[in-house]
Amino acid sequence: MPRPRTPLLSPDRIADAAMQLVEEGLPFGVNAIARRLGVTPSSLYNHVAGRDEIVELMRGRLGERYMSEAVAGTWDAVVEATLRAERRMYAEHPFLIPLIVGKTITDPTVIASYDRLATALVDGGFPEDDVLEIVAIIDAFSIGFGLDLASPDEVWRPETATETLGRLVEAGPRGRSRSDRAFESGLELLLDGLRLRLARYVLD
Amino acid sequence: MPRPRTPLLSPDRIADAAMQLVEEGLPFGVNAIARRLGVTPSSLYNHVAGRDEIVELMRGRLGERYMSEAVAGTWDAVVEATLRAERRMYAEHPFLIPLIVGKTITDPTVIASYDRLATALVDGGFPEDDVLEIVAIIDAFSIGFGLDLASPDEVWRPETATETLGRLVEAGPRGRSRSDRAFESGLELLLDGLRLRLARYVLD
DNA sequence: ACCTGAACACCGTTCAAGT
DNA sequence: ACCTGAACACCGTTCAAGT
Repeated sequence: MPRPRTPLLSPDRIADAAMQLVEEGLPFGVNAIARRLGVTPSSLYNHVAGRDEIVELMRGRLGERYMSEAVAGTWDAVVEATLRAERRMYAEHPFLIPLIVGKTITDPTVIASYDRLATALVDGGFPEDDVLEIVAIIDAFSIGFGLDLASPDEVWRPETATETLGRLVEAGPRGRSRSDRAFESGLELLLDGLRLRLARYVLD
Repeated sequence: MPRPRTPLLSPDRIADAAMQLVEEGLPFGVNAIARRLGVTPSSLYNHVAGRDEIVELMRGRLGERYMSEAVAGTWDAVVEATLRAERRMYAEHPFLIPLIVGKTITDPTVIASYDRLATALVDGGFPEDDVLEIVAIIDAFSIGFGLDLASPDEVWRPETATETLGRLVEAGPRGRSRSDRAFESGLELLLDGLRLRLARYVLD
């Protein structure tokens, strides 16, 4: 069945199938996508450069779904809204985290979101030279907590005696609620740290 | 050459070879390890359960090398030392990050390091109920920056026009030096945030 | 007990051939 | 322009056979 008059595939359909797989927690890959679409793996290469590009398409999907809302307000409102949006994105698609982490970001929607963040920080009074650093910190924070979310229920499993950790792990919350509390707490910490830094700039 | 009278392999030798590969930035895998050891891939299965166990052996190696030193001093000195040690570990083994991230931590040396952290925070005056949260925040930071380090030289590549981000990316440092600066900056931010929080506890 | 070699079920990617 | 099918160079893992 070569060359159907109406194409079976498109980057969009490929991305759809990839998202479906990932949302169902199934193994993701070129072959799996082709199977789901009832097509040969090599067919995909007429529409897409390869596996990496498919991942990039998925990142784009998520970006549009979660990161496309512009937030107005003070710099700290923008920081908070961006982090919360990213948090929701990771929380609802934990399997995607290992796929997109550590790859160059080119997707326009995601870039636009980081751009709004950078602009808000500059407008808020942070020196231009420091803003990219701060964006990187926010990013590290967000990815760190994203991975925390994707982690197993038990992050630490002490098998030898401990002085403090074992007791705290016993007493504390686990799983999703543990991760949520840590995120809220970390967000507050980050914002406090940034406010303090801004105040210091003003002093100098 | 079956059954040499003195074994060619051992878990230790396998871990050594795996570490070498990873340190040279070469692709890591059962086959690559076997090649380096001048042996057939199937031979490894006489000593090791498979790929995952090899990764666990490597985590143990790193824990011993980087996280085994006890640090005395105030809580913030312990936080800083722990984060710097972890940073060095990730910096010198960036390819390991994607391998070990998101797995339950059981290695005794690594557990001991987190235990010292938790103890220092409790001793420093943080309420017990909050300490595990703070440890999780520190962990998220550390992993986030570890991944930042493992990221490509270009983290953001804007292909459409931006208001601020593109300009900052142009002007700012790249690669390792960008990542180092962001880490230093983030460390300061984290410590400031924690000190502020401690001060607030005392006020209440 | 320990290594080999063949075999299996996968990957991602390329490319000539067909319409 | 778009799909197939064969081919390639990889994975990780299992297992019978050899000493």
